[in-house]
Amino acid sequence: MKLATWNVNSLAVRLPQVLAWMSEHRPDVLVLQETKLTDDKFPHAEFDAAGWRACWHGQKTYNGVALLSRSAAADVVRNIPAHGDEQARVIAATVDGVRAIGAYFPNGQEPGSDKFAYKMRWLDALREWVRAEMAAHPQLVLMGDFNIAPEDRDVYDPVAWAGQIHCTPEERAQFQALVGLGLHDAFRLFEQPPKSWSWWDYRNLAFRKNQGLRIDHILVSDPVRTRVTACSIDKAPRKNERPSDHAPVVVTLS
DNA sequence: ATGTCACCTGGTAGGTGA
Repeated sequence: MKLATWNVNSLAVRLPQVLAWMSEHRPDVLVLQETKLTDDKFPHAEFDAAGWRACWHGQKTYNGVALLSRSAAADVVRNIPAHGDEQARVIAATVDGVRAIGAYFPNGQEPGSDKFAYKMRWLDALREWVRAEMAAHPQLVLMGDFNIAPEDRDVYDPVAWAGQIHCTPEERAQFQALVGLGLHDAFRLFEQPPKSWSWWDYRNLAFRKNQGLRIDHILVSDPVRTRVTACSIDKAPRKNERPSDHAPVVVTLS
């Protein structure tokens, strides 16, 4: 079984790339972030024609998430229950016995800002909900754009980024609190090439210079961890014409 | 190099967010 996450930075722009990538890699589950589409604009017919099931949760202009799967998705949840939020950031479903949660974590903009405070509150709510989801669904995968670089080795220039957004101690503590629920960073279960990133700024020729951050993650529960056989970042789509600024992350289960 | 990309409003550019 293969699960993947990809921040596509506008599904309206990236739909052809998403369809091509799915056709090539045949994931069982793919979660998308930053679809930037209201629900009435979601291209479900295109996915259906290509043989994929889809559920989605969007809004105007910003955010928006979707979950694509080959087999049926059950018990679909949109956003964090009991956490009032106008921003469409979460979609969860059970596919082939695995509880898959796709999330677009708040960016946070700048430490000390209102958006940073929102990010912290959102992370608190997410953690408590994921705790309950894990109790109900031992086979659980939490994946998406976390907007957190967990360690200095996930940052191309940790000195320059020290204390900056995605790298603050508060955000890293939140990441560790999620891990503390009994989750594992699937990417770090394996030896990986140094300077592995999942996001490169559009500016400054960052991709060409490999100046990026690893902020897209796949966390797996203990029962899933025993099944994980591989996890990698697929840089290939970042080389496309008109690429997303993020690359997909993929985990393979036995 | 505050250097790009995507979206919006409302206009043939400027603002916001990432």
